[in-house]
Amino acid sequence: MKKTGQPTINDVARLAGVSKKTVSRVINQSPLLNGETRDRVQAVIAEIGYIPNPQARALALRRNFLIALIHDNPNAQMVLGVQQGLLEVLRDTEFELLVHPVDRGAPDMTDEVRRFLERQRPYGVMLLPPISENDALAALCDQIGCRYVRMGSAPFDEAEHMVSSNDREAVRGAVEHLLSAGHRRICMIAGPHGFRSAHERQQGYEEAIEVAGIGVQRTWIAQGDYTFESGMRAAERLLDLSPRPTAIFASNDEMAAGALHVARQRGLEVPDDLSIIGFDDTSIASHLWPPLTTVRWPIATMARAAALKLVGDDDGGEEDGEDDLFVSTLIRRASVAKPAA
Amino acid sequence: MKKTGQPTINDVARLAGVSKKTVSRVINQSPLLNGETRDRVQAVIAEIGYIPNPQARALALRRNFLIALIHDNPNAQMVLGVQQGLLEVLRDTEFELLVHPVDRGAPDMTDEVRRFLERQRPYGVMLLPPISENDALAALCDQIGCRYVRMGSAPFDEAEHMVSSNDREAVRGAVEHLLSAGHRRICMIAGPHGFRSAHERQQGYEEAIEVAGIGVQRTWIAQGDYTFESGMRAAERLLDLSPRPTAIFASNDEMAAGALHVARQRGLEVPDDLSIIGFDDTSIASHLWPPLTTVRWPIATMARAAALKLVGDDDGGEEDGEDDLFVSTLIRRASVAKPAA
DNA sequence: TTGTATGCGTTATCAT
DNA sequence: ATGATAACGCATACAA
Repeated sequence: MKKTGQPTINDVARLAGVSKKTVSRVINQSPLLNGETRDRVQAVIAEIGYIPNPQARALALRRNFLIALIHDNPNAQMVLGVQQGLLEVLRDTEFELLVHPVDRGAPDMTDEVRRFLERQRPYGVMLLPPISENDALAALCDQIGCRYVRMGSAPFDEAEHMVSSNDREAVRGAVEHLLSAGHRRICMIAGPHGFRSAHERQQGYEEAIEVAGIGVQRTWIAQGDYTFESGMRAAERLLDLSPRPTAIFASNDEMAAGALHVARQRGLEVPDDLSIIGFDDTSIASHLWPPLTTVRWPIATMARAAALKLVGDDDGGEEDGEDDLFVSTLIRRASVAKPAA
Repeated sequence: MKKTGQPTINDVARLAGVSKKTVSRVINQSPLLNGETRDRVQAVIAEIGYIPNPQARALALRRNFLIALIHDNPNAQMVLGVQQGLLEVLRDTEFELLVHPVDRGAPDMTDEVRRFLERQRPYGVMLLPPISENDALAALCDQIGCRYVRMGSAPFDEAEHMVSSNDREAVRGAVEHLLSAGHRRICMIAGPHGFRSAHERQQGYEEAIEVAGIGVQRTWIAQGDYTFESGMRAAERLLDLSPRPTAIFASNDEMAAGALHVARQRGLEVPDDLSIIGFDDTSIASHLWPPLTTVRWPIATMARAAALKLVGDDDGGEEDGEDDLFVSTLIRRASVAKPAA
């Protein structure tokens, strides 16, 4: 208890009349311990307000009590939603959240992540899409020996390493909603190439279009990169089509907002002249005018589940498997109507 | 180089034929060092890819190489903007970013932060508004012995601990813009009580109104809490006024978006029936329809400056002082027009 | 300018 | 069930 003023394990040991190892056992909840001595030690701990030093533990265990959020995500709302979900779970634990963005375009991205993991040795790692789809990164975590959970639009790893949603079905449902409103010329603003989420969502769109007996038209699909601006550009191409589409499904809310913006610029009324559906249900969706019909992606819920897998006592297995698949549902607001006759 | 596979300072010392202390001096850039031996050590370091173990350093130095972002901020865009600015600077350093939200409503908030600081012992702390205005927290950082920088809407600490903007003047400019467009009945949606930013911005509004020879009317000011929904509620009260205001200045973009939403619901045209100005220039501002005239708050720039203060070599002083005050400027878009005759 | 001994606070090993 | 002693990897005090 000298310089820093913080009580150490030695103080506890001395005051409780035991060795530091015994105190260590109490802290780490070792099973082989006399109940009485444990109580005595815990009493001392509570009395002097002893808190184990994380740095010392990290050195001895070669493992930090940190959860790392590694991502390269273009969507601000999503990153924040994930952070909130994670932090909700971490709040009452000994873990803290480390945020580590990466550049998926960089050729040495994997090496950079390796250096990061070797240096920080986090207890667990949360991988966000799109880099969550990178198997090399998952292998890296395994190799370093830290837990990891990947977040994705479809399950592509074992249950203990995965929280995923059913994007394909959700999009199919959204497009069917458009179909049943009477739309036929339904275009899509797809996500960027190489994103699993983009692929799944496009599949859902194409399935619905096929089932409806409408052939999938290449020209009806414009690609964006999940940003507002790319949504604008894609919408411009789509609205130049003749005949004009009566509805657009966008792979995320940002791009849907861009499409809405372009429609406005062109004097089109939404939803009367053009119906729009987005994906994510980030806050922008309900703040837009008209409020955007969209697919709710349970981001924070998924992040909470991921955090539980990361810091949970159970080493995987158990009765997970049920709640690993999170269903996205259609939120009907005001951006969809019957097509103009 | 045993179990973990990572080379240690001992490996470097052995291979370079020097003591660990010499290696340590090289790492910490000790000035008193023979150039030749330094080069030799550095060659070995580069060759075997040695990286100092942060956990061991943290234990020995009683200080972690982490920058902590402590906040309780309702504005998602702002939090993310700050993170981006911080991370840009931290990217090429040995520092990592720890995100630690707190609950400013909790009675034991200060204690919680103290425990956090005592446990993690971060190298530096970034305090966001509104809790950046809490002097007790700043004192805490000092006491623990870690650097801190407070972000605020006006300078309320020494330069080395502060990055601030000129909210009051900026708002005065925004309101003058409305005035010069011919508006007289200009209402305000203020920020929550107890926020320095809310206070500064309201002062700016009131000054401009006074100077214009219009008395400040209490009923013209509705309070929100920086959220979209509170902006809606405030706008409803304001638009119920008779005669109706021709312009509204909102203390942030979120609330401005809420006001725009309400105007739409009531069938009012913006800007023809109602002009609106926001504050922040978060992405929502340009994505709205019509694009929102707003005051640009240089969040990321301020965060970068803060990060530099936190990890910079210079211990304050020097030629700072100039770039600590960040000017907010009016971004003119399409939500302002002359009032209807 | 460089090396030696010791400390940082915890966990692991191997006794007892 | 508990304890003495040695890691863990680096930094500091003090010598040389």
